Amino acid sequence: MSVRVRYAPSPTGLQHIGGVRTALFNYLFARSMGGSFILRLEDTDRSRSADRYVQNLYDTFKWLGFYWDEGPDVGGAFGPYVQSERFALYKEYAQRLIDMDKAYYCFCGDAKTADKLANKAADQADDNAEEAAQAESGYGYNRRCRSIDPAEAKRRVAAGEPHVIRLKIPLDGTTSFTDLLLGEIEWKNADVNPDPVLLKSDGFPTYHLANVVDDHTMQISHVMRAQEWIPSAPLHLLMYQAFGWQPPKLCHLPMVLGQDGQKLSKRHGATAVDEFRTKGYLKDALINYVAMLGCSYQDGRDLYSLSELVSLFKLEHINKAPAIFDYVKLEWFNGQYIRALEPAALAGLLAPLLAAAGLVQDPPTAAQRAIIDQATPLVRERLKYLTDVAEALRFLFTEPVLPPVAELLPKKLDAAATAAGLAAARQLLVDIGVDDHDRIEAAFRAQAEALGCKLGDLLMPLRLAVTGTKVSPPLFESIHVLGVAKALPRIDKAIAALRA
RNA sequence: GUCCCCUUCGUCUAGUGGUUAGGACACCGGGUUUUCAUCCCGGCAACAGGGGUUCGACUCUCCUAGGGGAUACCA
Repeated sequence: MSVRVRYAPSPTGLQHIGGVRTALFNYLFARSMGGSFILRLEDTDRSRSADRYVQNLYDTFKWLGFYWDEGPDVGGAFGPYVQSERFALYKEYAQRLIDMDKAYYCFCGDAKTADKLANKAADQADDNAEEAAQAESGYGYNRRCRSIDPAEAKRRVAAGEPHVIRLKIPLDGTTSFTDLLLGEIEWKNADVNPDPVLLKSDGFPTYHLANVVDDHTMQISHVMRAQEWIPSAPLHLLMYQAFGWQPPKLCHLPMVLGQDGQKLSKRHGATAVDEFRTKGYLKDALINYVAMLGCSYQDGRDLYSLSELVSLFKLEHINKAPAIFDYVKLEWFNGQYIRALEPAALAGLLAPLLAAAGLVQDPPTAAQRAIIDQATPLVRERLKYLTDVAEALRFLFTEPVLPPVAELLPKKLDAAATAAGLAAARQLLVDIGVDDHDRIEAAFRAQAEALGCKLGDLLMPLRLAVTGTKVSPPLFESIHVLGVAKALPRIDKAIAALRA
């Protein structure tokens, strides 16, 4: 039997870390087994689903570089892959369950409303206390309509009375399954969500129905999803049983939590993949990090490409315990991947960000392009995020603001001495230039010695004058990229300020 | 409340009865250095607790505790 797995998100929000992690594990499993990876859109919540989220999903995975073998955009033999386009199918299968007496019509209306009614009734007539207590604390549907005579129910439906279809969960007995990761899991049927809705009053299926019908009709072999789904597993199994179908193998993946140990959410920081992209993360870093959350790859390395992950992935190496998403460690991965990039490739990624910061044109002019190409090797090992480039290279494209005089002074040097040092440095730049790094550095060292100060005492004021900041790429190289001619006026300005 | 899952350094993890419990991030110290960063070296730091099983438990089992998840006409 061939491996067929799916990622089945509902387009009700931006693609986030948790979703991507589930998708990634499915993808790795499919690829490592030579199976198929399928995308299915679960848009059965018509009030929350939106096209822009579908678009975001495509954009996200295009950026990440995943692809699916079957899906709404690429087609496949088991389509359509959008649940709203399979509307009739679910209705038909729900009907089948009704006919087999595995499901029933329910006319209770909205559950909360029903509960309130139950409550009120209980207040008036004391004989309903138990049910009321249950309803009050929200422990699920009370199965009121389960006992309605089927013929009677059919009549009411025919008469146009609003209704839903609910699954008949057996009142006793147990349902068990072997989770590929967690092992044997057994539930008392009495503990399963009591008679969940399969078909909503709007005629759309709930997740439970659509999920089971689609996984079966699409011949999904393995369902890998987050552990938050464990409680609905017995419910799904009961449905497979009712239909007489062979269920897929189940594998519940550990959750991803935030720093505080709660389910990862916006308040923990970025969670939408979009945010990571615009903040200057590299997709390879993100994939690498996420792949290692709750999973290991056996050879003790830290850095893996997507194809290496595919070849090393093993279900047995997935962890059972939830993992905390560590932004700091992700940052380290990002730095690793930035440094691993060829300068030319990195420059290509940096240019749009400089443009976005308003420092160069979009696309950059040939002259700007040349500067970016020269400067890229200087910043490569200094970037934690691609977006750091704007601050790091700002001085190459705009005139920096000269810091206050007090900040120009090295320790132990006064304004006059600092000005003298700067003047000497200026002269060296004029005389020697910065084309020959070793020569200019040697000259500066000699000059510092002559002045009786440290090399840094000469360089820091110069750095501040030329770049406007205390932190910059190596100075001589920076001036080389900037051009001595452009640096001199900045130095003059600083000297003037020091002498004022 | 009820049900289910989980439990090795602060974090991600290796480990499948006998190990000085290993690595990575973070942190702390030191080195290289022109600031910052990179890089290199070193250090700190863990088997939740208690019963069993066993000659021997981080590894098997039970209980407790703690954490997480689920309890929708959302997925």
